[in-house]
Amino acid sequence: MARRSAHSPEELRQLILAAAQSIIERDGLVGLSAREIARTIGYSPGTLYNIFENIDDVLLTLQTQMLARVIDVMNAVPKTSPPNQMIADLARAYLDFALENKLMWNLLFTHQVAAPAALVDNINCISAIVAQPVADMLPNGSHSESDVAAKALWAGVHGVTAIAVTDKGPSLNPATAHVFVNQLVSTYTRGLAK
Amino acid sequence: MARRSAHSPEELRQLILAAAQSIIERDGLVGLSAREIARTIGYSPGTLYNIFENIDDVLLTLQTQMLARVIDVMNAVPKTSPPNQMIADLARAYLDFALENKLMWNLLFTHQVAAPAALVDNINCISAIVAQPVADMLPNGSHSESDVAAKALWAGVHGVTAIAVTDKGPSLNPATAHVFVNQLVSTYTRGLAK
DNA sequence: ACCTGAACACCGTTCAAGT
DNA sequence: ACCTGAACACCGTTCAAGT
Repeated sequence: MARRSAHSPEELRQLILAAAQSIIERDGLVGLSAREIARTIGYSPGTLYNIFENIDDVLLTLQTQMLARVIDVMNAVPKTSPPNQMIADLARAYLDFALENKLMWNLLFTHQVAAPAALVDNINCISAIVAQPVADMLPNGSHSESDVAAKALWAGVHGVTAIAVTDKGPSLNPATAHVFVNQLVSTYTRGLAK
Repeated sequence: MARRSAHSPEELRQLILAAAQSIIERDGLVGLSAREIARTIGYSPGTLYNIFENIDDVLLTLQTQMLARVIDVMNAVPKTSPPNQMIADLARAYLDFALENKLMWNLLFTHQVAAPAALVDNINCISAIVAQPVADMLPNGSHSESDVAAKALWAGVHGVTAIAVTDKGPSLNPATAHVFVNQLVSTYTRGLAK
């Protein structure tokens, strides 16, 4: 046995992550297993455990990558628009990313073991992006007021997104999600502007 | 073998559901298995399959019970307050229920297989409860406008609740969730009132 | 040093056979 | 009629033993 292929640890890492992602996109979380990953990449099950702690560690890594990508997308939104427009653009970017990566996005929130800490860090990081335009709309507000206002709004956008992504509703679903996000964001920002 | 105990099918059903719930409350979803339920109630694994389709069916039944209970709690909110107060009360009832049943509530959204259809039905049913006070705030709005307004708001409240329930954040967590829900609801209703 | 693969302790689900 | 429990086809994870 041994040294069947000549992959560096880093290559193996990428092979494992790519295999895991493609299994999830094909069969969902149900189809994912350490043994199936091993079969896909042509290594024995034990190899996985040389690179990752366990299967949850693989999942956590995939989730962390997703979070980093959505934050990139949001940081790419132009910062020169008026605050309420910028908030709408950020919400749209968040929603669109989730809809383009439905299965992987679902994974972020359906699998609880490792995600929540990273999830909430993510929400915090994202709400920090949103906090600036929100603060611009509240010229007399304190930092902590605009922070709460941004987090509440973003948790709300997250709620609409999370429901839309499951794609089972007659009313709030991927095709209509932007209507609900716009409704939430525009009504909320109108309320902020008093 | 056979007829080890003298439980009617309905009694067995309740035994199974109670066992499943207590396992989840003790060990989380991770600890739940058909075999563990069988051990808990002192029957063989096969017995479960005389009563339920499979383990997801058990879970779905538990989830459906949760949804029915939260809808009861919301229907118990007094309907005589002014619309914005009533909306705030409904949001509080929803949040409090989730916080009092954290583990089971989490279950509703971490397990995707069977839940989403019931989940979204639930969101629809719940948003129907909210739609009345929302319509009262939009005297000139059409039925479909207040429907969208109610669903968007409730998906938002759901988002805050869902994040709070995971209890991992430095800022939005069970102890502070009501602040964020109040912020979301009061700002949104202020926006509705223009 | 790296990888294997057998081993251990589990799963969900089915279904022939018992009472 | 009801329930069993062995059987099947899987899991995650570990670790002694090979190259």
